[in-house]
Amino acid sequence: MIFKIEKKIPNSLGRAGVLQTPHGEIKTPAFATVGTKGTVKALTPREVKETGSQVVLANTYHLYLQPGEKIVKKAGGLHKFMNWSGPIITDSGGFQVFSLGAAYGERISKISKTGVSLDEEIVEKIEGEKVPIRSKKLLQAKDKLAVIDEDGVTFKNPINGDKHRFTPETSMEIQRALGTDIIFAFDECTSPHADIEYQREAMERTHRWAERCIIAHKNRGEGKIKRFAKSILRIEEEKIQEQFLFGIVQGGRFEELRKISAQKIAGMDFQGFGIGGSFDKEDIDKALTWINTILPEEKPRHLLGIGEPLDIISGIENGADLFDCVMPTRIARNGTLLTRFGKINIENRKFAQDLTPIEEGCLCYSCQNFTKCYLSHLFRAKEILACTLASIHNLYFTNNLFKQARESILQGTYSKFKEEFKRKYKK
RNA sequence: GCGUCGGUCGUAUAGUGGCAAUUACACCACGCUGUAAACGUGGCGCCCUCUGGGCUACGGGGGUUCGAGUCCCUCCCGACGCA
Repeated sequence: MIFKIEKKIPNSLGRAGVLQTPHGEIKTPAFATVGTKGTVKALTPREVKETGSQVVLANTYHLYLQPGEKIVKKAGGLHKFMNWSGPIITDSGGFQVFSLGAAYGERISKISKTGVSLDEEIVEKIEGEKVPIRSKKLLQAKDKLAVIDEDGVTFKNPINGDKHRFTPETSMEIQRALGTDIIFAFDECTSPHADIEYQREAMERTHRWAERCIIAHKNRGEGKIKRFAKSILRIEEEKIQEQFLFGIVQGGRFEELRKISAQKIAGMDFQGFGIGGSFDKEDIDKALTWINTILPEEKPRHLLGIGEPLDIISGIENGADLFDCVMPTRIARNGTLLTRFGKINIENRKFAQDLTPIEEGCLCYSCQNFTKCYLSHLFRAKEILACTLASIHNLYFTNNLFKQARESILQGTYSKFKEEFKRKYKK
């Protein structure tokens, strides 16, 4: 048993627990700080730790391209390579099927926007004209950097155009070489604009890939080491086996598909689950309800790529244990800071002479030692420290949000905590 | 004093008869949800009934022209050269 539930939120799917990994425990609900290329941008591991991060999420595809998993393995695995001694999760490369595929060259997010109909949103300007995405797809499909077939995905390296092939098996092999604690099955993250027929097709393919990931994961090391050698190397083998494989539920924004997918993935031999794909902004919590009433309660669930404060609050309530998101660190580097009253853009004129900390009462290093005025100056001067201090604050804020949520679950006061947060936090 | 070149949005630039006028930076605002991201988008003379219209503008003044940042005259300013 890798996951222990400590307490549940009454009348909901939410819970607080502890997830045991080979590199220590994760107190859930928890945020996995994103360090795609084996580094949380702008921060040293020590700083990451000081923001309260328990676990880091890196990316298989990026590390495979650069520096290559073989080098990471030679360096002693990703933990040693990046000097992060806590747990590490790797995404399988499945998100890049979307970001370099359907999303490439479009201005779309995996979250479709509230109050905007699908048709409206997908109409964008091309060469000064408004063209629906349908015709755009035809125009640009050949230029995408990810092309999917039944067996896997062919990627073009965005840096130099090199072609690379990912299959469920290669993703498993690379993640094994990276030596991370939790690995994800290779899946296809679909576009929120895909219709139900395509979502179904992609979902079914993802299910077939999930089966192949399980087989590849079980057979890891097979074929390379002969039977007699294996018995000699038994200890090594056992070490390798301490890597948890999570399957990913897909199905986009369609209830029918989400339920089918949850059922299907729940029935496979995974140690935990990822909830992936695209969502309607308004319906994330609904989708989680469809899924999490089906997924077995005793296994951990990771809501992939979600990290807006309000989404975290409802995600926790709806039974997600782990989250990860580039948002806190990305918007930090772009000058947006999280506060309990909402986001602020530190580059706005009004902060240039503001001698108060980012957030009164915040205990992060940045708030304890610097003013908005100084942060504003750093951003305007394009100083590298701007990214660091802003990232520290946003990560601290996010981790602290999880910490407070967890404590309130343990104390049985989650709904009060939620209401209070939602009352203050303005989008 | 003579000669040459030059004076265009905060700065630096493009523009040699149809121009509210290029580009960059700066400035202003917004966006970013399993990282193509220290990035991207929009705005940046004034006004309005704002998928459009009006006014004022390329050192000052005058002129040629249907039309001038662009051509001519003159003045002012700057750089360089010669006295």
